[in-house]
Amino acid sequence: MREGEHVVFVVDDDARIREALGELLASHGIEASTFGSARAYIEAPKPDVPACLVLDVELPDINGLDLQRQIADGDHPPIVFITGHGDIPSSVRAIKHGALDFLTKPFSEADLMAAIHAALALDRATRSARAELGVLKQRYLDLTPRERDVLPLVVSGLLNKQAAAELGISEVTLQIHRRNVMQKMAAASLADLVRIAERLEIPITRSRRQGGNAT
Amino acid sequence: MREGEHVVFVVDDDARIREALGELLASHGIEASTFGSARAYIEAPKPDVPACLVLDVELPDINGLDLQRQIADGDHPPIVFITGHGDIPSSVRAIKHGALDFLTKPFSEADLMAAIHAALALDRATRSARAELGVLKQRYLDLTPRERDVLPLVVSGLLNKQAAAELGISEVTLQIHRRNVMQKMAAASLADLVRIAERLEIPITRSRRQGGNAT
DNA sequence: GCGCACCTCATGGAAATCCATGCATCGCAA
DNA sequence: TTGCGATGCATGGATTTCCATGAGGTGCGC
Repeated sequence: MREGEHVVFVVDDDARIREALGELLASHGIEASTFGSARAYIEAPKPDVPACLVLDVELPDINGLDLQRQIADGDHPPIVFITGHGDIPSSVRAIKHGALDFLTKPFSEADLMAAIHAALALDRATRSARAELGVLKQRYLDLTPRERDVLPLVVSGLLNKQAAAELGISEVTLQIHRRNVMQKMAAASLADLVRIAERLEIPITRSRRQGGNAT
Repeated sequence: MREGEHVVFVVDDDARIREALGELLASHGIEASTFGSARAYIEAPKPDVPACLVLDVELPDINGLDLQRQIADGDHPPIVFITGHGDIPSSVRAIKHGALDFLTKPFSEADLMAAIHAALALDRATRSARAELGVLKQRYLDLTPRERDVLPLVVSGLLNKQAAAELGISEVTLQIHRRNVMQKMAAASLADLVRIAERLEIPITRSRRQGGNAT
């Protein structure tokens, strides 16, 4: 493992815990970044590497579970909760909302490290998938408005002629747009384009063409 | 809500609980089917309707969590755990393995009913998706072996000519297979066929065609 | 004003697809 | 044995797509 390949954020109001976890992680060759409060974590700049958030449920400013909800809609690393006074409803809520694990003190080092390794692996996969999708999204943004009109029609399976009629333009013009879309989206074939559109969740406009197109 | 539209399975060794839950559900117009042991539940015939499994963790024969694992690979209704002596690790494990909720006695009727309603809604959606996929799978099974050879090549974006070369047959023959595949899979267009293949998780055989096909 | 990006259209030829008709072989089951 | 389904191939025409070339109009920013 290379250094700086990943980082573990530790948020706990108990300085002894922070120190202990920092050392534990260091002994496993994992870089740790510790915070004494949720606020401190939120405001800190995060390096752009696979990460994991080890989060105490009981915090002075913002409850750990609330913090989880606050960052739920953004991109955030997998969360491993630790707590000294956990209860079942909290643990259920945490896991239901996507937390990777929920450990009660005292927990074994092995359990924690297992959870952390799983979290890091998950984040690597998630980040990789997100990056791939990001590339597609960027390409989509590079399309002109008209090209964005054409894309859904094409991947819906319409003939060029039909798609052109839909937009009220000539078939030739549509072909040009279609061709530009293929190039900009880096699609090697129509099949490719369809799969890309699927991943971008581009809605299809009721397909027609071939087979039982009777009214 | 029509009768028999859904059913809730209750597995608990305490007859009083079974009776109480049965009545509670009945008062909400929901049919209940109760069992005193995991074995009894496993062996019972299940009606083919949206369902939900309310499962006690502590059971005489098989632990509720073990039962969850046993039925994990098959199609089974969403599970709502209830327990009198739950612990956090169990609740975490249960939810991580897909349980919809984990309630500790005493729980409010409202909480239980909310969980049950959510579970039934989820199962309806799951069953609907499964049924749709089942139709596609059946159509796929209706393909001849050769047609199953052709499908992945076509949805990979290969030209008929290329796909034919791949199989060592003439382009004409391949076109016939391709046409049959489209009809049997009820795909209105190539775009449709690609999406169907995606849902069936048919692997693509390295696409080529168009754009930078220089060696 | 000028350039540039975008949208539009036409022509024409090459390539590919779609479709129908006809036919042959093989293997298996009624 | 007869029949059927699966597989294979050919011809030919209609349709569609692919691609290149050429060209006009609009709107926006420098």
